[in-house]
Amino acid sequence: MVMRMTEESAAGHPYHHGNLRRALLTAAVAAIEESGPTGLSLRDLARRAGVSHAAPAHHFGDKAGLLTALAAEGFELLSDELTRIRAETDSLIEIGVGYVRFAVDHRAHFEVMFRPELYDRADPVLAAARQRAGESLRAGIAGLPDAPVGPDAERARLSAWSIVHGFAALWLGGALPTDQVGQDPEAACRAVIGRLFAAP
Amino acid sequence: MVMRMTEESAAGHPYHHGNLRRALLTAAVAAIEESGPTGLSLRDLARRAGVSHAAPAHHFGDKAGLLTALAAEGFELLSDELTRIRAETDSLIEIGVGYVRFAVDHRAHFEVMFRPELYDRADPVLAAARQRAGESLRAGIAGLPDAPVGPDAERARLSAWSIVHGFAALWLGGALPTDQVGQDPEAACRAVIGRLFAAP
DNA sequence: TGTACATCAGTGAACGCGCGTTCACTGATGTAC
DNA sequence: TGTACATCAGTGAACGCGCGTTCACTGATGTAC
Repeated sequence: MVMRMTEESAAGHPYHHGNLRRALLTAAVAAIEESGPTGLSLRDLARRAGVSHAAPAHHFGDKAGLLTALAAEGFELLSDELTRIRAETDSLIEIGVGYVRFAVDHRAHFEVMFRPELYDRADPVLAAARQRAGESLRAGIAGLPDAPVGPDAERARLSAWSIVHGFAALWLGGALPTDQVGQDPEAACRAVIGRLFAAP
Repeated sequence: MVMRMTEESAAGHPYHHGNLRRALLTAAVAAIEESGPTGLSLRDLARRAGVSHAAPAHHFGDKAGLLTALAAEGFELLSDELTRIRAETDSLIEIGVGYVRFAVDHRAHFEVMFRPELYDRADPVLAAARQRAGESLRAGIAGLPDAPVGPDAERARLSAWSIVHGFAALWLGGALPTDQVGQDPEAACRAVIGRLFAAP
């Protein structure tokens, strides 16, 4: 049984992490779920990933860089999810429910995505992801059988976005008393947004 | 011209501030509008109010204490505003517009109010203010001529709350592109929420 | 197959900073007599 | 009207802490020949 000390140190982990960038983003998600995005520190992420505190700077430069990458990833994930749902159904309600489910399941990403003061809005990767998510949302509504057209289309899109975003924000903020709305965000959301979307 | 040095020091300000509690809350609003609620530091507020850095502890204990007071004040302000509007009109749209206008005009309060992890949710003054605001919102909807009754009433209330809260959050977060929605949150909001509230 | 070298990824010590909190204190105010 | 005293509001020095950032460095990898 030969230990190759050039590849793995006595401490039990390799000198090169392998995928430190990914590990730092994952650690950031965990940290944000615990303490919110603004409490985040690069030193804490380094600790969670088991590397020295100066290592994160190699991959992200600074804290804003890391949060920019996280936001971009969030917009990508949301875009994928909306597109996936749209391929399976024509129901606007299901798209809305998917939006809320994304917010609850990816709380850390969601919180960062909508606090642009935390990251670099001009970053090209982020901007592209953001735009793609916007188009997924737009396409989800526009392609429906009874979708409105003309100036109404834009208003309908903003109404739909507002109601699902608002429900998600209130849910995440704990503003909705559980004795009224239950424990299941998906079921509660379905009842609430149905009122808007069911209208002709 | 007699200077009474016992009341006013040579530095030009009295030893006792007079209304430091109020001044610190006002300074907090300014600081939050600049850098968000989590960047807030008691030392910075003391600097803005022109007192020593240890003074804030006298009035609020710690940072959470100050934010609790600010959130409570915000719920009071919102409650007053909703009640005022309700007394003037039967229009649900105007109540919704008032909610959004409150969020934009009192951005700092609004941001803190819906981040309960920043303050002490159990504080009795805060809890009372919060409940009062909830009742104002409920009363605003329940009293309308065409208000739904029964289980629909609760769903209608959550729908209305979600859409105005979502619109406000998206607006404050800069998520709504200005070329689509203009510069005036009130006008944009009126168009967007009209779609929901106009439904019978 | 082996050697030399460039490049990349992560280290660890050092620095300066702003923060929250504590604490003995002093200035100012209000009240009892 | 004046004096004594309790109470309150704010001071300023001190402390320890975690942070971001810098920088010369070393371990590991990949490539050219």
